[in-house]
Amino acid sequence: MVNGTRKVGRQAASSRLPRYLQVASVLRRRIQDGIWLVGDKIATLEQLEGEFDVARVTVRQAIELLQVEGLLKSHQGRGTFVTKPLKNERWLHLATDWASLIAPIRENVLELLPVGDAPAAPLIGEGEGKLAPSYTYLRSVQKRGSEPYALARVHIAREIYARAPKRFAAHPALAVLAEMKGVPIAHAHQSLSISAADVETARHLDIAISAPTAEARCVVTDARDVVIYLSELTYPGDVVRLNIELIDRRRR
Amino acid sequence: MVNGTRKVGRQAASSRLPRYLQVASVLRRRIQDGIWLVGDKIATLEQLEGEFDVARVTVRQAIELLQVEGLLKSHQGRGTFVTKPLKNERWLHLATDWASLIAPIRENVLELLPVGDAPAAPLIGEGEGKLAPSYTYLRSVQKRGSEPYALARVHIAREIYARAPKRFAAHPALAVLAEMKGVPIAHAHQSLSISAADVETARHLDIAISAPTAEARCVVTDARDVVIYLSELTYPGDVVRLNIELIDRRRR
DNA sequence: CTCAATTTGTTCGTATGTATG
DNA sequence: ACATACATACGAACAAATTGA
Repeated sequence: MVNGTRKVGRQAASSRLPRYLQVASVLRRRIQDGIWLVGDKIATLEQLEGEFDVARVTVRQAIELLQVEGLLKSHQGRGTFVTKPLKNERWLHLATDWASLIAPIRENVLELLPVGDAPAAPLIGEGEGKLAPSYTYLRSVQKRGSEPYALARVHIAREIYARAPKRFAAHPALAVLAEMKGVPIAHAHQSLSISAADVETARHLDIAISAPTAEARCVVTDARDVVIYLSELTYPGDVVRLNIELIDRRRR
Repeated sequence: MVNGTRKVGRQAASSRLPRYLQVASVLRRRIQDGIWLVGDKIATLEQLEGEFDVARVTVRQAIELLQVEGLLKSHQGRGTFVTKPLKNERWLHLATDWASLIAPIRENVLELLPVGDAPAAPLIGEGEGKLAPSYTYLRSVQKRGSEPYALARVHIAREIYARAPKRFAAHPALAVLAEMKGVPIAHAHQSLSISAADVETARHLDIAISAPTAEARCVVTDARDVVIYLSELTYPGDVVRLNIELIDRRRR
């Protein structure tokens, strides 16, 4: 039996994943969890062969992958060592209040996308508010510098949009909205869920198809409980980070 | 070019997934998202070929996978139809304050996992607190009923753990901690990031490898700023939902 | 210094999986 | 379905570097 049914995963898809990728993902996780720290010598090829029940060459393939990622370095005769901790630096801290949501997006560059079939009206959930008579629908890629970091699909109540169509085309809608006089915002909430990139999202954000993404849905209503803004932003998952203070009784 | 570098994603690992698995996961998501409902005819092979830029056989392989899962059924000359819904109703609303974090997890069932190589100490970030002298490391699958919904890796300061080892083995550590007398909690924060399931996570949570996941890291410190609890919970991404009130000036 | 044990590096042949056109 | 090309995986043998007795 060369590559048979030795390991039968519960999910058909799982068992089809190449062995060396499976091994690599376990090793990566051990580094991330701190089981092997930077400078540590990891288990020998022989040990890993035994543990995962794979051939030597397969273990080497996995290790090679992590060497390319810069996490490991092998030395003939000595062993394989951890060279880099597994940390993500370029976090996009997702806001949990209005001010810190607006502040960082002010200078974002916005690249409008052609709108194919625009939905007539946004899909509104229970208790999110009442629909305005009509909406303008915009799609855009939001960029920081030249890096795309979010794909936006935005509905703006037409009446609001009409007040400053040019600004809405050049700046993130939320920033424009926040600066607008005479638009009393009664309620704004955001909900975050997790999904996977479809073909179009993948292309715009330059990530792999079915790579993890974060979907942020933001709904803003005015004093009459009419939804004046509704956006769905898709971020590459590996960039999103959200901090939540649960308790803070410390002296500062 | 047979299987070359046509698509260079930001995530090396994802793009190395066999194409037919990538295609399958996109189709699966469309069913889950309700883009194709039960009874609907999905896009033709020709359309899918074009969309994903793969050969016909590759699309067929993806569809075959979903036929085995019972989601699709192909009929020669008619098309391929959705036969089973894949709706997600079981949202897990992630807590944004201490009380609502503790409340729902009280009755969770906990299935301890064997700890192979435990990290000597938890990896602590800048400003998260000081390390206790030693920690107990636990791994578990948290369940609601028989459904696994999170994979937990928990460090508890040994001194704290020693006070109620049996309770820590049977209940979620945070719940035990919250009920403990004489443990003054000065600071608790949680951070959420998004990742993809590795082999082990996929197995424990019964999801596909590299399916989106949410990683919640929770750090609890005592009055002397010593980290007494640190956990990393991995949730299936499609279950996590987080609501954030940005502004609320409504009358209730 | 030498020797043996340990550990990674390299190569071969073979079989099966993935993907194209 | 077929021919083709490349990727994955096995097992085994041997080479080269390092370490410590």
